[in-house]
Amino acid sequence: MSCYQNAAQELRHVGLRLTPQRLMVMEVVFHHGGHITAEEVHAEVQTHYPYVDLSTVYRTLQVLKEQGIVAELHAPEGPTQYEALLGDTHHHAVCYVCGTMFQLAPGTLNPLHDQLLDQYGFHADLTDIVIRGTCKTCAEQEKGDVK
Amino acid sequence: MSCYQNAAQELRHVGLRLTPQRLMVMEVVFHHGGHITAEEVHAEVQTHYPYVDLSTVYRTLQVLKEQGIVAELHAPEGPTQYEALLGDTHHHAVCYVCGTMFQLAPGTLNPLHDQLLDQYGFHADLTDIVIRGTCKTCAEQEKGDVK
DNA sequence: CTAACTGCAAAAGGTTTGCAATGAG
DNA sequence: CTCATTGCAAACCTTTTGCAGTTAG
Repeated sequence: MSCYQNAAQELRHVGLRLTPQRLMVMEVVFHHGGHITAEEVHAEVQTHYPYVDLSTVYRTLQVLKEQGIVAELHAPEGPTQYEALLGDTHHHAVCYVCGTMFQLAPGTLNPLHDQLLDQYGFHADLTDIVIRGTCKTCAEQEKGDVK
Repeated sequence: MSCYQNAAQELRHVGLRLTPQRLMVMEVVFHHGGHITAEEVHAEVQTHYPYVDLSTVYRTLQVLKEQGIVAELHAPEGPTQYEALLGDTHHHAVCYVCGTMFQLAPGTLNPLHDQLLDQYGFHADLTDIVIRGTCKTCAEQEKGDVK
C-alpha cells in the first residue's frame, strides 16, 4: 500500500474521479518527496505513460492543491513548485547563490505567525512561504571571496 | 528637488546613463509610493511621454533593482510588483480574500531574521518577502458568514 | 448512462531578446 | 565619437482554456 492511498480516498470522497493520470501524478509527487515543477512531474509521468498531457498535469495539481493534498510553492525565480503534504507543515528557504531550497523545521515560523496575529490581526498562512537569502555555506564562501 | 535625486546620482556614479525614460520610470515609482506593476508604470509614463516601450520599462526596473533603488515583490498571484526603496525596510502581507497588500512595520520581521540565522546560519533577505493569509477584516467577516 | 475528465491545439499573460537606430557622456 | 540605451517586433516560457472525444462511477 502506497503512501498516497489516503489522498486517493479523499478525492473519491469529494466525488472526484480517480483516473490513471491523477494516480500517476500523485505517485510522482509523493514519491519524489521534495519540490517539483509541473514540467518535471509531466516528464516523470511520461516515462511510464507517454500520452499524458501537460495541461492534465496542471489541472491535476490544481485539484490536489484544492484538496490540500499538495502545496504550491512560488519561488521568487522560475516556475511554480509543488510538494506533497504529509502531515507536518514545514516552511522553505531558498539560497540566492546556490539556488538550493531548504526546509525549515515545523514550528520554526510559529513565533512569526503569533506575532502577526497579535500585532495586525493578520492570520498568516505560512504553508507555502519561501524565504530568500544566503545559506550558511554560500555566506561563508562569499566572505572568503571578498577578502 | 525631487526625492529620487539620490537615486539618479547613484546611477551616474556607476557609469549608467540618465535617459529621460529612466527618469520617468523613477519618477513614477517614487511618486506612486506603493506597489506598482511594470504595466502600470508603463501606462503612467505614457501619459507624459507616449512612445516609451514596455520592454524599456522592464529593462529600467531591472537596472533599478540591481542598484538597490527599487525592490521587486513576487506576489503569489498576478504580476511582479515594484516599489521604491526609501531607507526603512518594511515587509508585506497580502490578503487571500480581499487581495489588499499591507505593509508591516520595519523591524516586524527582525525576530524571524535572527532566528533563522541562529538556527540555520541562513542570512534571510526579507526585503521582498510577501506573506499570505487573511486580514483582520476578512477573517471576521468569514467567521460571520460561516456561522 | 452521464457528468467528469482527457488530449490536443491554440490562446493568454508576463517578461525577455535581437537588432538596427538613437542619443548621452 | 562611441557605446549604452531605446523602440519595435518577435520570441519565450509557463499556465490556462475551448472543445470534441473518452471514461470512471
